Amino acid sequence: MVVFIFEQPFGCIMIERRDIFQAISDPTRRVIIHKLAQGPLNIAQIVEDFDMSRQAIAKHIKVLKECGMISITQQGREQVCEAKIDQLDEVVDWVTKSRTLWNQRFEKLDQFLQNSK
Amino acid sequence: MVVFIFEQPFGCIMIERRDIFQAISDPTRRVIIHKLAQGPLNIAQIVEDFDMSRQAIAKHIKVLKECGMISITQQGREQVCEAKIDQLDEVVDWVTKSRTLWNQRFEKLDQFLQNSK
DNA sequence: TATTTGTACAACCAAATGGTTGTGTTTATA
DNA sequence: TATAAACACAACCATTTGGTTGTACAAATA
Repeated sequence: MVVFIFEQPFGCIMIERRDIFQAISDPTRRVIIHKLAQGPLNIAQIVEDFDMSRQAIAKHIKVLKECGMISITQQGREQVCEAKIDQLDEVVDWVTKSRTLWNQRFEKLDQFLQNSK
Repeated sequence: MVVFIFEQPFGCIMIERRDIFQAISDPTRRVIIHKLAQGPLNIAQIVEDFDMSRQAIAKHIKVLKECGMISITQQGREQVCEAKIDQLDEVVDWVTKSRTLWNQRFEKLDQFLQNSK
């Protein structure tokens, strides 16, 4: 779990927050996200495809919600879950940053070789 | 942890495998990956920037290795770690798949609206 | 109205996670 | 050669994770 520490006038407040990387770290949750990417579903509909108890899935749903990966709206007795796919941009951004650093590594090597001529 | 079950002639073999999503799920490991993306480092050099024991970092290094996210080569008494950035493609592929499903969702809605005319 | 459906909440559990400290070994270096 | 550096291995610990079962309740439905 990520812990952010914000400096405050009267001291430090620590806020624990689940992040998107945690949301997609579990294979079951990744399947749930793919299902919801195709359209909103209630919890019972999500459970259908899994060989797992409703409560286990409900816990995953809870995690996904806390990570901001899905939104939930009440419709009668149903809890309709909708994926917030845009949130995955953060993951791609991080990977892109990694790749950029990686590529710059070779540029530096090239510069070194250029200077060595 | 992911468990893959492969059907075999003489029954089932279950193989436990850490995956790349687990590698990047921890914020400390993400920082380590970014550091290594800029060039190979030994464990002591990685530890330098963290307010954490060497052993804790060594455990993260172990996880990253098991996930195939880094390779380690022995150089004298040093363990030199190198990032395998290409492995992150799997993450991007998964996100891309999610986005594709998401976009198809709207295409289906469009088709529905077209047919309703 | 009686029953089924969709869900929440709580207790419980084993295993994994993310950290610690302590000890020992090999490899450089003063 | 003595010491320091880089590391491995093990034991330990608290918390989190990912699952279970049981109970209860409100909303549809027969």
